[in-house]
Amino acid sequence: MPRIGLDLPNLVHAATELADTQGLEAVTLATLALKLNIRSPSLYNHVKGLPDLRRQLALSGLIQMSEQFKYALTGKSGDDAVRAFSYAYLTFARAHPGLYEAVQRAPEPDDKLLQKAGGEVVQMAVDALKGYGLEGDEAIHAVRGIRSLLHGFVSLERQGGFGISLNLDVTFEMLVHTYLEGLKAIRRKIEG
Amino acid sequence: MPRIGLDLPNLVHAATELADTQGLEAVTLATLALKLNIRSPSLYNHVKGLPDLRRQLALSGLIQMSEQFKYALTGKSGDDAVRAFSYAYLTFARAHPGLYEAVQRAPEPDDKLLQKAGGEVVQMAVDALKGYGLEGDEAIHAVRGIRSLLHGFVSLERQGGFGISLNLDVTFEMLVHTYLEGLKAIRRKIEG
DNA sequence: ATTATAAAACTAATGGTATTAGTTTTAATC
DNA sequence: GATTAAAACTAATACCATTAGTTTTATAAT
Repeated sequence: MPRIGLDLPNLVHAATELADTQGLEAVTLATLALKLNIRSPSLYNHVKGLPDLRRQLALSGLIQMSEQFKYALTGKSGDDAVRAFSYAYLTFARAHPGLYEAVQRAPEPDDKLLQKAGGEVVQMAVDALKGYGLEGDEAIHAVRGIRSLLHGFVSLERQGGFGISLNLDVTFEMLVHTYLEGLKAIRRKIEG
Repeated sequence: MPRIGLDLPNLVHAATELADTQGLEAVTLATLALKLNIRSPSLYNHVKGLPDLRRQLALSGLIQMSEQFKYALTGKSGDDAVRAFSYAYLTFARAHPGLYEAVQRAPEPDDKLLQKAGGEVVQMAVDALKGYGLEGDEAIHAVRGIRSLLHGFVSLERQGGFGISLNLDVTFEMLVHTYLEGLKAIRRKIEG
């Protein structure tokens, strides 16, 4: 019996385009309604409001990240796996700056769906560092570490935080390589 | 002949308190005017508008960072210097989350004052890595690296991106240590 | 084909925001 | 004590999210 008009996926898709081309700040109910040729109150038939729209963007971003990281990791192990994960991370953040930003600003601790989607992305990082000889707490610290440097680089690059003169891909390559060499060096020290 | 009322430093101080206690989003002309017991249009006697207020916050944050980093670095060199810089960075970000956020969102490429203040902070990172045997481009990449991991950690920690179970200070310590060990390991390889 | 239904669109209205224009107040100087 | 200019004010505008209530319309059942 229902009438079919817009659906949530289309709406999120349009919002994603806005976010990725003009920044997350540009995603308002007003601009989204304009893009979709409807009046902004009509959007409330699909989302609860602006915060809910932002949440949907974050969720969509996390799901896409999971898919792409899983694809990048298949068949890889050791250094190759970490490198593949790192480049997939960088590639996603560059291709979807608005979506990436939406993912960062979704810290609702009691949102189970969001927590689960985020957990799956983190699990990819854990998988990438598997077979590095890290156990227990050490593995958790190492995963936090790789996440920190990836997010930090991507975030500084996006906001133009680095000077322009020197190739950024080389910096990224060196950063990941240095961290991995550090992990290996520390393991050598411990194992004697 | 002028009449003396509010001045810019007081205004920025009040805005900083708002930002650090309630988040940068909470810094609006309305809330700031409320805190200062004036009407919001009166704020236009001191700042050009909300974007200008945010810029003043960013500028103030960068200046404070410079001062604190310089103090932390005096008399230190080698690993000690990098560690001191890193902890000063972490300490500032934890003490002034709103100000730190304001600094991140100030990417006006043609703002010379802001550029200069940011450049001074970056110079502190360069100084911290002095005497690490890095030359030319390699030094620039290494500085970008340490900035990435510091910002990434601080950013993820602030937004609750890490699970709660494991001590974050230990993660931070390990992250910096791993990166430094990586730099040393790579140098050993090159020098044979 | 007609009709009933319920989702999805709409209009109208409210309250909050930044911002501008123009006026009044007031502290410091002469 | 008069002058002055900054700093406060009020009033008004435009844009935003949001709510309430109404109308439209594609679907599903008759």
